[in-house]
Amino acid sequence: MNTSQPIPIAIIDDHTLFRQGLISLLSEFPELDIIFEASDGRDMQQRFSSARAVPEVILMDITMPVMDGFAATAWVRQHYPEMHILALSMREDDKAIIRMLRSGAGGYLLKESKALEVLNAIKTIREHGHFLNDLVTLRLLRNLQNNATSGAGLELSNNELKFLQLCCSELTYKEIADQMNLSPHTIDNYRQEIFQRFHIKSRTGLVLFALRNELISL
Amino acid sequence: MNTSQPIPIAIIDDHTLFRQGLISLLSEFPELDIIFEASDGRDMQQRFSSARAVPEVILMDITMPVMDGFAATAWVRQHYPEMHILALSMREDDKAIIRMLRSGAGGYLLKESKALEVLNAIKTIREHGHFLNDLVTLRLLRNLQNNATSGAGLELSNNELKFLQLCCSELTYKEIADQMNLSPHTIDNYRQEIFQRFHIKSRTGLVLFALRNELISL
DNA sequence: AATAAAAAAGTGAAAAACAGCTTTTGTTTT
DNA sequence: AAAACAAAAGCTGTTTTTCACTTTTTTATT
Repeated sequence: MNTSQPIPIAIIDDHTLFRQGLISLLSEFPELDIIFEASDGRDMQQRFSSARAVPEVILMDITMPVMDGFAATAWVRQHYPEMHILALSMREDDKAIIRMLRSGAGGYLLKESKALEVLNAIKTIREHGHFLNDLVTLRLLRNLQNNATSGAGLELSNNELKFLQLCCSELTYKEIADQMNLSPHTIDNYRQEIFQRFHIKSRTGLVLFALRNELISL
Repeated sequence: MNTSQPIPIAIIDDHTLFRQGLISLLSEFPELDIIFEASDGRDMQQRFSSARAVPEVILMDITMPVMDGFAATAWVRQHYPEMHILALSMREDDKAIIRMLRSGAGGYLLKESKALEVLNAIKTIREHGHFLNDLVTLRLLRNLQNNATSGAGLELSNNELKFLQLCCSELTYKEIADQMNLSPHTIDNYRQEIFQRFHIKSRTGLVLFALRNELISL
C-alpha cells in the first residue's frame, strides 16, 4: 500500500517561484503525485472542487494574503478531517509553530529543509498522522511548561490568595467572608486593596486576574 | 565532562521492591552515582538536607502517598530549578503525562522500559534539559489539538456568544449594550436566558462558563 | 394577510458590588 | 509602656447586578 499508489499531495504557498521550485523538486519522486497548487487559502478552497483527485497531504505555508495558513489549516481540518497538513514555513518562532499545530497541522518543517526530508515527512504523516521532529517537540514542551509560571512575583498574602481563589466562583463576598471566617468588611478591604494594587475595577476583573496569573485552574 | 564524573541521581518511589531493583540495575552503570532514594515527596524533601551531594537528575514516580509525584516535581522545580526530573511511572494516560510535564518534568518513561533506556534518558536530560520520546511528543501534540474543541454543542446564538465574550471583561452590562448597539434590557434578556439555560447565578459564573467552554482565550 | 415565535425593549424592586473613610484590635519596635 | 504599624472590622452612600414581569417590534410560517 506504500509503494503501489503514489501519495496525492497539494502545495499552498503564495510565492510562485518557491512553489514552482518545490514542485519541480518533488516531481522527481515517483512516490508523490501533486494534485494541485494554490497561492493562498481562498484559492485552495476553490481548487478542491475542480481538482481531479483529493490530496492526502497538504504542504501549507503560513504567511499568505487573503487567507493565511492558520485559517486555511483550520478550514481543511473541519471540512476534510482525514487530510494531513504539513506546515512548511520560514518562521521558526514558538508562536507560529504552536498556533499552526493548534490549528490542526500534524507536522512542521522549515523551508530550509532538504527535499528528501520533505518526502520523508510526507510519508511519515500519511502513515502515522503526524511528523514530529525536534523543532516541534521542543516548542510543544516549552509551550506547556512556560504556561506554568503560576503567579510569580505577585506578592499576595495567604489570605489575599485564598480570597482571590474564592472569587473565582459564584460565591458572594459575604459567603466568601463566611468561608474564610472573616467579617465581610475585611473581605471588602482585601477587594479594595487588590483593586488598587492591580488596577482592577470589578469582580469580573478579579476572576480574569486570577486566571491570567494561574492562581486557579479551570 | 561526560565521562569523567558520574551523574548524581536520586530515586523517588514508594514501592520498596521496585526501588531496590532499580538501584541494583542502575548500580551496574559507572556513569551513574545514586545519591539517595526516598519513598515519597515529603521523604525526598528531608533527604535533600542530609544528602552527601545534590543530584542532577531525579527519577520520579507519580503515585505515592503523602506527597505525590506532581507535587514533588513542582517543589523541586521551585527550589532547585537547575535539577532535571525524569518521570518514571506505570501510567500512560494523557492526563498523567501532561500534568507531570506541566509540573516541570523534562521527560517521561514507562516502568516497562529497559535499564539501558533509562540510562540513555538520564544522559540526554542532563545534557539537553529534556528527554522527548514518542510517548511524550504524541501526548503533547494531542493535548494541544484536543484543547481546540472550543464550545461545541452549546447552541448559542451569535448575539449570545458575543455577549458572553464581552462579559469576560470589566465592562458593565450597560457598556456591553452600547458595544452591541442594543438596549440594556435586551442584554438583560440574554443574561437571564443564559443563567437559566446553564444554571448560572452571577456575572462571575458567566465568565467561568465562557472560559471553561473556551469561548474566549485569556 | 394572519398568526406564531423570537428578539428586543421596558418597569420596578431587592440584593450585591463598589467607594471612601473611620475605628478597633493585635503585634512589633523602641 | 508608648509609638508605630498592619490587619480586621465598621459605617454611609452610590452604582451595578439580579430578578420577576409586561409590552413592543421583528421575523418566520402557513
